[in-house]
Amino acid sequence: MTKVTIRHVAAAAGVAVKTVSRVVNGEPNVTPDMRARVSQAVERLGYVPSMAARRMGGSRSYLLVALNDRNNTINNWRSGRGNDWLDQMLHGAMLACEAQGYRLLFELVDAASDDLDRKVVGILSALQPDGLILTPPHSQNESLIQMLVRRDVPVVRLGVPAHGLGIGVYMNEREAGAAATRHLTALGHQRIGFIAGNERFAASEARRQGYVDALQEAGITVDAALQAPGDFTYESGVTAVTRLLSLEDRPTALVASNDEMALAALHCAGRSGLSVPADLSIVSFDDTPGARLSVPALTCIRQPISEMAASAAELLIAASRDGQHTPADHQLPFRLIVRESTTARS
Amino acid sequence: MTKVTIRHVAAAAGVAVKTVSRVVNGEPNVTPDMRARVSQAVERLGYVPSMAARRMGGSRSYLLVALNDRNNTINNWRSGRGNDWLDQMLHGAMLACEAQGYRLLFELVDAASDDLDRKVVGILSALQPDGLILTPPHSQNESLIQMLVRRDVPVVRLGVPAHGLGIGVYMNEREAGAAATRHLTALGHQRIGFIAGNERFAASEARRQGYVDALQEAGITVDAALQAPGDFTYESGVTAVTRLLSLEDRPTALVASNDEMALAALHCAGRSGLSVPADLSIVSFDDTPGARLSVPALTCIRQPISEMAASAAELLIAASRDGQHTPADHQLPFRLIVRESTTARS
DNA sequence: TCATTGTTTGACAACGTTGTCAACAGGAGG
DNA sequence: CCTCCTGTTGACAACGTTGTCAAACAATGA
Repeated sequence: MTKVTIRHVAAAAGVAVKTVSRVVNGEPNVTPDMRARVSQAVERLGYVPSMAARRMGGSRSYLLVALNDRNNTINNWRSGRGNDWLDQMLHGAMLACEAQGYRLLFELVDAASDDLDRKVVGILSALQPDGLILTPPHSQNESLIQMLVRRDVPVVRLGVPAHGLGIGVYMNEREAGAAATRHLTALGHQRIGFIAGNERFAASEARRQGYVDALQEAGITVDAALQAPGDFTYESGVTAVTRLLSLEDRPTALVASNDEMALAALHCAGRSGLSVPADLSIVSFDDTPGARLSVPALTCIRQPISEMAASAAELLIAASRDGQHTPADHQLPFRLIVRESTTARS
Repeated sequence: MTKVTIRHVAAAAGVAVKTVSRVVNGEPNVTPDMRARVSQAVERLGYVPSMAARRMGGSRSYLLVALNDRNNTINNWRSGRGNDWLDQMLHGAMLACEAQGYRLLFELVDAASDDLDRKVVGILSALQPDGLILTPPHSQNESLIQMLVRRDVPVVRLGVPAHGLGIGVYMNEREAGAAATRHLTALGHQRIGFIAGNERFAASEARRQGYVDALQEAGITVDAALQAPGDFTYESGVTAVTRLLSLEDRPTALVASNDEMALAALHCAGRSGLSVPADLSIVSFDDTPGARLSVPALTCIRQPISEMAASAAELLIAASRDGQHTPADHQLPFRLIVRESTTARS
């Protein structure tokens, strides 16, 4: 009925509140007897400590904040682009938090805002989180991160290496670009097109470099005409693929920097009378639901978003527990998932 | 650098802390002079009140919690099913919260858990939110909601009418089912199949009833053989549509209870040599990205998830501000979005 | 035996805010 | 002029927890 506080538990167990606190937080120097007695009272009364009071009394807030770009996500769903990030982050990071008694709060802030720093500082003082998870493009904002590091806020940067500023959790985008391309060269393709991603994201250029790496490895001359710009949107995919398919020596395979542009390619190819994968093989990035449910299902590189988010949460929790956060980089493995959109060159 | 508290602002403005509190919270009975003086100090110091301290001192926590089913969402993305709920809720509810200085915290709890009540009570005592937003299937859990209402927690139930227990924010599923079906009867279809949703969700039966309503309106005999069970998964869609298409007098149109089963229908039709929409029209529910990016793009009923979530947040904030929460029902309009998967019967 | 060390427990202040109530000023009504 | 009311401001306790420090006690070594 009425709220049960640490004092109720203390009274019920006949001990001091501090002792209850010790037991609840698993602190050392408590006799097994005492621990059992208190645990029993906690259990019986269904006591759960108040986050707010913990933040007030102690030094930890048991809260992590995930900073997402508002525009990026909003535009995504408005325009029908499926963005897995939020869903997957929720699961990855949230489950990791829950396991340690932490909570995860999502915040949407406009990466293009001119008073971004101010807004973030506002979030910091309102929430006083024990750590911050930054998603792209925030995770690449060096000046923002410098500010956070100066303020001694543990920060994980998702999707990019940190290079000494904060903690980076990412996959090797360049290697992934190479892996996608290698899959095609191994299938005998020689003319391989590339649809680039939005330059605002560092991963875009890295993927392109990987594409070039793999071509050179295979001894294929890199043809600038086969590289078309894009910005991760369906429309830009249409533009890019239209250009690539109209080349006189048209590509027999395509690497698209994300699923959405790959879907655009798939549809355009169909409209041009080309069959996928018989006439055109397609590899993409992200492994979103749309890519899995398309016909043919897309061969793609899966970015371990949920795993990255889980690592991020764990790293931040460890950092706040130990009271120290040393810069570090954690590279997670990606996976090439071969489905139906790629085949050997005919 | 160092944290700025209400005391710093009070000192800077040369007033009592309570006065700063009044200004920050827009309370009445403050002279314009005073208000200006304090506001200026707040601005200059970049003061933002601490959520935790607010919860401690005052009666409000400025926090709402959205309760989602863990399994539902997890399975969705693992299996490649796109679930728009989280994304859309985030945007709808979060923006509404932000506008009023509130925060929204997502919690994932297993709806099938046997100590669901206990877990929810734990969340309540840890977070002490000003309100709870329940998504399906939690929003249909009458015993859970009774418990919450008894505890005087303002509750919004998403997707279902509340019938006096909490606040319901939903669309008229039955009418939506009818609208989807009417679209097909208006196009001249007589043999219209129906793929049902998971019975665990009340909306499933409502949609089916709407389908029946529309058929009767059009004077078409309702044929039980045309109604196939399903559970919102791709696989169940395959089973259902296989059965429906193998009928001797096969349907010329289909109403699928969600996009994913509709995609299954689309793919199976293609494999059977049927072209959509020429040989088979398809209408679905949800308007997920996958439905928008498929070929042909699906005609479907759009559930106003983001709007419902925004309403939910606003209702809860109003309730906590006014300190009273009367049961109520708010019905939001749905939309039939006509795309390429439906056409007149040939 | 006594001093020393370490282990267990508790008392109490502190965290940053709001709710409550009192003090004070100025204006209206007698 | 005095009283009463109303509008404005401030002093102070309270919220539920943890950090700090001291007290009590047990174990160790001389």
